[in-house]
Amino acid sequence: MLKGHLDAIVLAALEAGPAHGYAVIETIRARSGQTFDLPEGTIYPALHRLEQAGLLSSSWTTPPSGRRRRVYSLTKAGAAALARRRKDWTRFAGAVDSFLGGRAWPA
Amino acid sequence: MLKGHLDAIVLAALEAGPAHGYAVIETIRARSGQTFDLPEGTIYPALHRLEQAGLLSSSWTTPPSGRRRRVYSLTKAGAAALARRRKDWTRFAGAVDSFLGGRAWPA
DNA sequence: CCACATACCTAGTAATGCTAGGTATGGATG
DNA sequence: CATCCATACCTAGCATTACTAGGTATGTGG
Repeated sequence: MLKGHLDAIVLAALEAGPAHGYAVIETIRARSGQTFDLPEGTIYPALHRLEQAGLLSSSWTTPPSGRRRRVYSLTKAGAAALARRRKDWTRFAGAVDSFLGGRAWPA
Repeated sequence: MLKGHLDAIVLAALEAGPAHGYAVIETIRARSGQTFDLPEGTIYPALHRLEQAGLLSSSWTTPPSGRRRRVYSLTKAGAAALARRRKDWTRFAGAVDSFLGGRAWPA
């Protein structure tokens, strides 16, 4: 359960460049070392939500050989939101660590 | 938003010894460096939930001079659950860090 | 040809933290 | 002594959110 952090992760997954939904799922699975194996019912609504919020923009691609795909890319607002989320995460994780500890690192 | 991690934090706050609800709120606020300033409507239901689940036990104290308080303490199952949550958190935080990064620490 | 991976979607569910209200007592302040 | 605030407890209902469970369709490999 990534309650509350899914959006940040999706944005981060699109930071390297545009990608379609299914690819986002695989990127997240790979980059997290199989920890986050998210079902489609989690990702697709999240992508729609983020586009609705103006943090992503999408366009359909229909290559001559291949299936139709909806490709998402970060908007300017999306990049800004990601930066904010990064700071939030650092603060949040630091605070949780003060309870669940074992994760001290140098200033 | 601590969605999904609140229980672990409450359990951790009671790790040092029994405490009543209001004290738990203050402990959490202090230990988190004011990051988690939780309303009572968050903590009390959480304490009830955890007691219901057998992870906490409670008893009323009515000192001669003072207000009635409900004191909670970790049960054995609660301590075990906390240990599990600790491992989960480490794994989870590590995975999120692989996206939101900037937090590398020595093995 | 048939199974499977790819690729998209949505309605409904369950969990959960929070808002907003309520009650009551003790200590401090004027 | 009256008033206010901090302490201390509680709950009903709300909003968000990730997930379950279904559905559709196409390309590829056996």
